[in-house]
Amino acid sequence: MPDAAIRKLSSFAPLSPADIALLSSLLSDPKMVGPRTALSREGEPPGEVQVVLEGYACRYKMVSNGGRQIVAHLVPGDFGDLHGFLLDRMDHTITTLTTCQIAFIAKADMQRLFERPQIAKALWRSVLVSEAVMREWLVGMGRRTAEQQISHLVCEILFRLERVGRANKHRFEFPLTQNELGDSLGLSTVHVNRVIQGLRDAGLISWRGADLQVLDRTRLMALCDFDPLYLHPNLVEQARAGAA
Amino acid sequence: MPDAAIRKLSSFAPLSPADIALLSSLLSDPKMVGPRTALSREGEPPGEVQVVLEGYACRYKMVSNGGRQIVAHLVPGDFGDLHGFLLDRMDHTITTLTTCQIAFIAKADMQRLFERPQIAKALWRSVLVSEAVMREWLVGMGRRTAEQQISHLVCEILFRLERVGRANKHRFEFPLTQNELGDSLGLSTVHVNRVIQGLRDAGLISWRGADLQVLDRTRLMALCDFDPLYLHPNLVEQARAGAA
DNA sequence: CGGCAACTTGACAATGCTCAACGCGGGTGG
DNA sequence: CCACCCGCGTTGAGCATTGTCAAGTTGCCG
Repeated sequence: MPDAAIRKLSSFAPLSPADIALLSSLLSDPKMVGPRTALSREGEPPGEVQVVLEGYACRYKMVSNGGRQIVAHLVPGDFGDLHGFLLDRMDHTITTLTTCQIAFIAKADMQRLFERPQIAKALWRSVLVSEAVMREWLVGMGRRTAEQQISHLVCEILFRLERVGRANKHRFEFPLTQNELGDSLGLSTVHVNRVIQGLRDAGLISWRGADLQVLDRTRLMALCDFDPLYLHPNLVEQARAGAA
Repeated sequence: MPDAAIRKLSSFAPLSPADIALLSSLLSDPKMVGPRTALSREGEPPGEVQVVLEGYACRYKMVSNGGRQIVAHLVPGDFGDLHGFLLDRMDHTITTLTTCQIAFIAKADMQRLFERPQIAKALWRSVLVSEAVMREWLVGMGRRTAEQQISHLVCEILFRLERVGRANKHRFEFPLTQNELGDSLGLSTVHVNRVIQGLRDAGLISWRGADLQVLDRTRLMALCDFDPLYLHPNLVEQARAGAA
């Protein structure tokens, strides 16, 4: 099911049937990867480009005191490392969180993708949007409360999954551990736990296991001042209005 | 003096004399811009690409409670917005901090730059390194103490300025306000002040006005666990060893 | 049934924030 | 030329959000 990646890229630039066929062929042989498996390690030269087709993965860095900071989440449709394609060594580690379906694209095949103008445009736009996501994380860690940060991340993932057709109404798969959530936001597990309980008590979300539901999207977005503009949702004007 | 930008790009990919001539011509007519002047505003369509040739600028976002979060600093050699070149609207604001010399490059001229493979490679690499810088900021805000964060930022700027020939030994221009420093790191001005005094008392730095000296680089780097790998300093093998 | 990982709860500590006031210095208008 | 003013830096006191440590519970999987 390469559809998440193709949906994602199609939302960044209109792709021709030939573009889509090329992408499909390069994504057609994904591998199953178990949970908590490193795909690429800090300090090592990058290998093939990984594309997450199913499951959750993340980028992180360790700090000397033993702490971990997750700096990005990868959901279906996301590319692991366009970085590796141009840089010498990884400056962070990429790992799966859950069991994932990952397609691996060799550098030569990446060249073929970048030779197609619309695919190249979509890929670079996706890089720029992932930068925008990082900027938003910086804003959260610097200037938002723990409650707002957690709410903001929930909104972010909701919007990103909707973009690739992986959210059902206000419900989506959110398989993070409270510990991983803390490592993402710079919070302790204990504090994450207490804040989550607050959000549940406030009737904003329900979260059991990997099943997360946003019960009151409007209030949740208001709470954390969520403005989806930074995800650049409307880069491709939906000419396909009215399609089933 | 387009040399900062050319030095920067040359450190990311080897440029031919023709490449450098093209860059020089596009950077040859910079404009003086006063301090605290917006170059590009959140929500607006991006305009020309700004290149900082002299002075400090930054990207920031505001939050609803009135707080500001600076998400990146632009020093001589940095490009304001390759983003604008591909995206529809700015998701953050760019402003000068000090008086700056800024070159403006029209989109059509950016096209010409991207048509040159080595320039394109250098530009994209610089984008990826700026992402790495953001990741490091996330690590700092999430997992480092205020003292480490401030030290880390000082080290980052030192290394970045060295790369473009703007640092003299351990001394460089650092014209930020303590308030701006706090807005960069998610700290209050008061706390920044106290931490800075600690760093001074510890004999690590001297900072008066815009003049910052790193008095003990080794200890400063050790304090904040600074590893310059993430800046990808050695992408171009220095074949010019021994040059004066 | 046992074990382990994730979640939960409580008590306490601390890093960093807020509010408030004051000094210092440079720029500007009278 | 002097005085004022405003921005920046500095200091103090009290407070709050969040972290740490420790222990207990739950639930799934073997």
